[in-house]
Amino acid sequence: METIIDNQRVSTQKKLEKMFGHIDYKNPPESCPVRDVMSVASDQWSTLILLWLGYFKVLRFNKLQKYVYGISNKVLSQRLKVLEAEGYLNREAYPEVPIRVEYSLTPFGQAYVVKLLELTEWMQKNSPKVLANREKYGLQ
Amino acid sequence: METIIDNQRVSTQKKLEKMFGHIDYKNPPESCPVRDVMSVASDQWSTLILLWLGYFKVLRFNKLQKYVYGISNKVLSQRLKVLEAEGYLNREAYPEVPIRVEYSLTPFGQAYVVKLLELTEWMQKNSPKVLANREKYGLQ
DNA sequence: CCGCATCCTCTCGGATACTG
DNA sequence: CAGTATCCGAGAGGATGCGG
Repeated sequence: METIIDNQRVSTQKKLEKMFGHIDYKNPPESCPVRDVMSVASDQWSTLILLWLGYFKVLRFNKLQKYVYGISNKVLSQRLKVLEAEGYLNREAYPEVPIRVEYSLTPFGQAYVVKLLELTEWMQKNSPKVLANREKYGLQ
Repeated sequence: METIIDNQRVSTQKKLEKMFGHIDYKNPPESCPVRDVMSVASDQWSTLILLWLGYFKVLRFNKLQKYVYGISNKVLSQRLKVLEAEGYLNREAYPEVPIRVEYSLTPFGQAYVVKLLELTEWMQKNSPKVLANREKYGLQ
């Protein structure tokens, strides 16, 4: 048990080393891969879109907008375009009248959702702790 | 091999079921736990602060601002306040002259960084794929 | 039905100056 | 050193109307 925790601690440190060890704050890299590629992960809307697509496999524009409630059609189409361009999802348009467009995850997107979900699940499990702390601090 | 992938697929679906299965988009919950608690995860600055603290264990305000390069002192202090209030980090002030303040992760914050790092690492590993896709789409 | 274009608001966050 | 206070600009994003 001790060794497992210890191993985890060590491997975590190694990952951090690999990620940050080479960065010199006096000469910050103008483009940071972590910040760049994590931009999708750091976007609430993109996260929700991907998770809902993971759940339903296939969704049309209007359905998606209903499930990701609160998102405007403008923002939804923006996010979909980026997510498609970065390889997370497929866009399939059927030239019917009226037109039908279906969105679904690519294998890459599915793999990402698996990873994302581990974090989200952990968050959900620990959310009571966060909420309790917030109250103790009188935050809201 | 097939069964491992299959098991993973099934467990992913179960997680999604648990997370979204109860949501009716006609009566969207006014407060969504996923969106609420994920707000820290969806913030680029908070993510970087936590990762750097994971790397260095203890950092003072000015050092932190240097490593999380580009962040203003205003935003840094805002984020630190929230992260402290939600239980991710400790703030220790030493009444010297000039004052010294040290920030470090709580055990909870450490556990979170372990999870966060798995995602970040995956992202970093797969960033070439994302970048390649972007180019193919002529995005930047 | 699927979006794009427009307008317009409003918040976030950067810059700077200042205090315990 | 560790922030707070204030001002201000850019840009994200909501609402709406229209077109393919």
